[in-house]
Amino acid sequence: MSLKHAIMVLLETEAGSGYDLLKRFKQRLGFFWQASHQQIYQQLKVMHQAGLIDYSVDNQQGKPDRKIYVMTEAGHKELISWLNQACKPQKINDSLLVKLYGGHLLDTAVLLEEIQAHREQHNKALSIMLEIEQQYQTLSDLERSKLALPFLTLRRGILGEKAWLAWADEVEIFLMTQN
Amino acid sequence: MSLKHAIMVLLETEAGSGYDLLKRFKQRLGFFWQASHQQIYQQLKVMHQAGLIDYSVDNQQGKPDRKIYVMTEAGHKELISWLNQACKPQKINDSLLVKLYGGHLLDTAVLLEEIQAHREQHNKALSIMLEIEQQYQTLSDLERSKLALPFLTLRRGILGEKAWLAWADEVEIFLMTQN
DNA sequence: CGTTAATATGCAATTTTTTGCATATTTTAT
DNA sequence: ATAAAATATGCAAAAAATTGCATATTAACG
Repeated sequence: MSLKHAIMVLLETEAGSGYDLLKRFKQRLGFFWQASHQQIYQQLKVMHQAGLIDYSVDNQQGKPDRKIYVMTEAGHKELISWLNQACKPQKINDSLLVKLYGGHLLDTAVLLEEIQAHREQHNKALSIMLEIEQQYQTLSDLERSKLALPFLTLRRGILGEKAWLAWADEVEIFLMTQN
Repeated sequence: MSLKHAIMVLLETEAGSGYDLLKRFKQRLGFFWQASHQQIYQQLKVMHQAGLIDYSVDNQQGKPDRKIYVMTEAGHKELISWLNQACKPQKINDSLLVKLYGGHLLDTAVLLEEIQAHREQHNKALSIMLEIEQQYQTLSDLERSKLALPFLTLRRGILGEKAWLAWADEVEIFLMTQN
């Protein structure tokens, strides 16, 4: 289980509340790690119980209390240890491909619609990533070198999405010449 | 949840035991749907309770009994209905990218080793897929048209793996010019 | 001014997945 | 011949993720 470790990677550089972490997940790891707010709040609770993180309560007037989490020494050690272990192979479960595999049970038009809907999502994701890439290129050498590793994860997203879209072209060509 | 539906896609064309299904998963859906034998046996049990599938016992001498599962009418309907619904977006959790994102906490050499180990896996996967693609090309028109949709899922695998490897080149170049 | 949407936090029940165990046969290697 | 590995089936406990609910504030819209 590495939601724990993803949270720690985000907390390591900066303390924050559950909601802060949710936002960081969406903004920074969104393309390769998805976590719901329930998952995050729950995980923070058990990580605190396990002594990996600590929190201080930010008592805001009127508003509900915010727990600002920080890494503990034990958490840091655990993170470093995880980073040094080989990670288990990524589990892939892609229902679109299951559907395509069983597509003979289905109307070609329905299949085509589904692919096109997915294409929109992938197109959108790609254009966001390309924009971030552009912004990165305008940074100073120093800034760029600080962000070099996150930038490489972005590159993965970009190459992955381009490959997906190239595949979708093949699928659409096939499905449209099928009637 | 679509393990259920993946099983049904496999059972729809041919009845089989839990182990048969495990093998089909590995051989046919392995690149985009991963399921353990425990998951499959368990799922078959609940699907039977739900009336989606039925089984006959193949009483083998000495060997443990085999339950040969077949789709029921209700199962078929459920499958068709699922196929016609838009599938929820694929959940991605890629710990390698989390690790790379937090790679500043880590020795470059360790990171490089990890990437290279993954590269081997991806290389292997790609070469298996390319071989299957070659075999497909030698089939008759009729056979090819029957397998057209599974072939498209294979194409997804091939394009995806090529993109992964191209990305790994970028990462390795960066990491090796880093010392 | 009131409604709706977005921000922000969290609990509890259910579902799903993972891990660890248990068992028995057949095939392969030494 | 014997040991080890692969084949084949399954249960049960634990861990993790999902779903549904609950609440309260702030911002935006008409």
